[in-house]
Amino acid sequence: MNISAASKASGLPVKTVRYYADIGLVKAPSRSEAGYRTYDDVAVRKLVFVRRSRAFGFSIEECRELLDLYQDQDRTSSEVKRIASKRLEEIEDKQRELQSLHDELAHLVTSCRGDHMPNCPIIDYLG
Amino acid sequence: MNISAASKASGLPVKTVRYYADIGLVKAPSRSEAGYRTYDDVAVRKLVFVRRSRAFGFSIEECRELLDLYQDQDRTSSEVKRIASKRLEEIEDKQRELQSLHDELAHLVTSCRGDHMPNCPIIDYLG
DNA sequence: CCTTGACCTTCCCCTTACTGGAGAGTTTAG
DNA sequence: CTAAACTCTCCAGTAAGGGGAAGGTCAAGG
Repeated sequence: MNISAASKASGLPVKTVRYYADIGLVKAPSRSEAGYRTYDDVAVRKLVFVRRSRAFGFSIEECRELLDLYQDQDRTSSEVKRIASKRLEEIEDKQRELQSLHDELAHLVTSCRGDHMPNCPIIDYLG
Repeated sequence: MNISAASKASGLPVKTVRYYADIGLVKAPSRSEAGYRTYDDVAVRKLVFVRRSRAFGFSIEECRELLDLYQDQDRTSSEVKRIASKRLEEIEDKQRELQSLHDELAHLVTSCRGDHMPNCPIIDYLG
C-alpha cells in the first residue's frame, strides 16, 4: 500500500500520515526501491487507532502512550483508564468554562437590541 | 506609563502588551526619547477591552473589529450583536461537541475496570 | 562619580498539530 | 513516448503568545 491508499484506508489525510511517520508516531513499515513509504494492514490499524484517539481530543503524546498500551499485551487497564480519566476531567473543565462563558455571553446578546443605535450593553460590558 | 505599568493596569503580561502593539491591535500612543513605549489611560482602557474580549474567546481579528466598534460613535449595536452572536454559536457548537465526547468517553471509562488485567474496553473501542 | 539592579528594546526560536506549496523524481495509462 | 498522477524532501506558515539572549537606559545607593 502506498501512502494514498493508507490515507484512504485510515481516513487520515496523506499529509497527516506522513507527519505521523516523521514524528515516529506511526512509521511506515517499509520503503519501496524508489523511497515510497509502504504500509500494511497493521500500520493502517495503528493509523485508525490514532485517528479515533485524536477525535477524543487526546494529544499526540497521549496517542503515543495509548498506542504503546494498545500494542502491549502486558498492559494493565488501570494505565489506560488513568489516561482516559485525565482526558475526561479536561473535557469536564472545558465544559464548565464554556458553560459560564455561554451564560454570560448569552445574557449580553439577549440584552442587546441589535438595532441601528450605537448604544450596546455588550460593548459597555467589555469597555 | 511605561510598559510594565500598563501591563499591571491592564492585567495583561508585558509580552502580550508588546505583541498587541506589534500587530497593531493596541499601539503605544508614543515612545520616550530612549524608545520606550509610553501608554496613557485611553490605551490601557483598550488593553482591558481586549483582555475581556479575549476572555470570551474572540479571536484577535474579532477583537480588532470590536475595538473599532468600541471607538466608533456611529456604530450600530446590530454590528456588535452579529459578532457576539457568531461567537455564541461557536460556543454552542463546541458545547455540543464536548457533550458527545464526554458521554462517549465517560461511558468507556465507567466500563473499564481499571485493574491489573490487560483487557480494556477503551483500547478495544479505539482499536 | 560609579556601580548595581531593574527596566526597556529588538530579534529569534519554541510551542500544537498539522497544511500548503515548490521543486524534483517515479509510475502508470494511453 | 508523453502526460497525468503520484511520491519524495524541505521550507514556510498558522494562533497567540512565551522564553531568553544581547544590548541600551534609568534611578538609587555608596
